[in-house]
Amino acid sequence: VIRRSGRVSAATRQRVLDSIEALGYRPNSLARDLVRRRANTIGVLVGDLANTFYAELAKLFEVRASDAEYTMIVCNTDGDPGLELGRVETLLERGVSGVVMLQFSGHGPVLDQLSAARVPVVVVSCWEERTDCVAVDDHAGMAAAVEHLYDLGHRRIAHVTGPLLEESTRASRYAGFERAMRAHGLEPQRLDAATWEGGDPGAARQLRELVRQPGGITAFAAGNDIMAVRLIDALEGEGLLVPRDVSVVGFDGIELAGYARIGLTTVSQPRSALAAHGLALLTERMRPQPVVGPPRHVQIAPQLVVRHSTAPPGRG
Amino acid sequence: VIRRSGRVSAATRQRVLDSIEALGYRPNSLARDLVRRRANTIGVLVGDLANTFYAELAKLFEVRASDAEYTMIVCNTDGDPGLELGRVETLLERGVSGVVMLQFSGHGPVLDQLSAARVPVVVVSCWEERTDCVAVDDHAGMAAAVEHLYDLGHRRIAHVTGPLLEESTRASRYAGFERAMRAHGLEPQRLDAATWEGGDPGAARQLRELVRQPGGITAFAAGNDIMAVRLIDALEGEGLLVPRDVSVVGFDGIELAGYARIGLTTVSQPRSALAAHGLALLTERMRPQPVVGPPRHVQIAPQLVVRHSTAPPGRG
DNA sequence: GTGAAAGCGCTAACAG
DNA sequence: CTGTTAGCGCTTTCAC
Repeated sequence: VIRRSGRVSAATRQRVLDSIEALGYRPNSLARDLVRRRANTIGVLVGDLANTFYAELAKLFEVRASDAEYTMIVCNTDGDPGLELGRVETLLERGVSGVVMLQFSGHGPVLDQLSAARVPVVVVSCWEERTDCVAVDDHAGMAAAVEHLYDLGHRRIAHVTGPLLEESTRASRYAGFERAMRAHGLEPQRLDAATWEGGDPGAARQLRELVRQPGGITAFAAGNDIMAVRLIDALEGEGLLVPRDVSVVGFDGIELAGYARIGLTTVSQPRSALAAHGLALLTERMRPQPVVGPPRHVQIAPQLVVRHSTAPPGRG
Repeated sequence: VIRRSGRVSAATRQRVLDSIEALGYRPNSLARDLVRRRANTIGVLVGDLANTFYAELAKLFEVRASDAEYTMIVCNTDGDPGLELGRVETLLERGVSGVVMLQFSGHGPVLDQLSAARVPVVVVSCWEERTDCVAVDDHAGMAAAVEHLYDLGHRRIAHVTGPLLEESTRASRYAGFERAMRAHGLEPQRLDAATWEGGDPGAARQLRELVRQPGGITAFAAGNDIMAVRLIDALEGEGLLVPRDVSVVGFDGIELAGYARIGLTTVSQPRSALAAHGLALLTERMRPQPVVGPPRHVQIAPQLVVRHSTAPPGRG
């Protein structure tokens, strides 16, 4: 009788409170959720929780969600659309109030299931037209990276992408890179990290040649920080020095990249802003009188953080 | 009528299957859980999800848990016993089948609540006598670190601890360090990372003096990898070179420490083994006919990974 | 084999 | 302000 709905006298209130204490009573969410047909739960889908960028985001969501009396279910999808759909199905069975996708395959049926069940969803950190979404402006971010390298004097810049990045993000970051390059009349180049990460020494050597050859690449703009750090490993494994021989810029702004030993120049995504806006968009659609209407998109400005993985090109 | 319990004819079965398809029926876990008085859910408490060591563990648990048809609720406790108790309370209201603690304050009431509700719990990655527990042998790990440094010729070795490490782990790692040092007739020293991480330049300088002074420290054994990496940052910020002037060993074996730029020598904890044994202990107690009996403890052997943050001492 | 019935612990709606 | 009542969608038990 006393669950925060005020119409009760102080005396009865106390009597009940005492009994709660005496009997060790604990309310049963299972029953409450059943009658409300909705659990006080939000589901978070993440591609790879071991990637610190997503882990940090997940943590921010957990903290905010539990402040708002929600518990957080986490599902790891490994970026697999099939798994993703399965997990969403499970979340729906569990009656989640809302779903946060920290990574989204773009697979349509996932959104169909969600909207059929009238469960709001927000996609965070990658752009998605069809739903509420909050993400960093990938174009602006890559433009800032290219601009920084251009100002240092670099003209032959390659974009590095790879399987660690999901499809839509990969595409928009490359698009941003390409546009920024062309704006300077430069020819965009693209490399796939998978080639030298396979452990094939030939591929690593090839990477070196790309830099060493006359008119070779002088700077790399990687699709994310992890790829940037691995790229530095690969380059230095081949005897090239960063930033002396070649510059590297990352994307995300993960903490590891900030340690002095690495000192990665990067385009940082403001994580708390992503989490704050993401949860705001979601809760607005979870209220008793939810906000309705077409997908809303929040674009957040990324921030270039200059450290010491970039420098003017050494050899014209 | 058809939820995996065979007493039904093939014809009816098919009829039901068709209807499921036609009506877009989705089973409702909320109702099932209510009648079973237990949700197919396991709660995971983690001190800091942004710490990649715990994020990786959480991921491993999620993958294994969802294979076993469980969904995972994640709670971040920030190492605060009050929050921890609150989250456990919430998990109990939600009727979780079991609880995994990736970090445990050691606070008794938490265990009392859990056992009163007859919800099994397993503590993973830190030692806990009172419950099922799987953890690395901290003593052996620190002993391996000390042994490695000793073999390189180090005699004045300091242990670095700090608030990033929870109480019980901190204690047992230091105990392991102390014992290993004394076994060699060496005097153990202990430093708190908090002193120089406060941003106080005086403290950083003091750290340098500890190394530079005649008969100063030649090697550090840190309580975990993050502290080790930050220590390297602090040392190198003071003009000391690792490993030329001073060696550093970490503990955990997080991925970041493996990148060439950092190359931290560390005592690695086998994460999949922790997760596998942890979930095994838990599920054995979650079965319809659960394993009963006193707390069971699994101790896992850590592995020394030698990279290039350690070398023979440079100066006496 | 199959259908009917009871009830898990709660909330909401209403009568006192 | 307080007590009573009717389900939420499922599982389990029991009669058919």
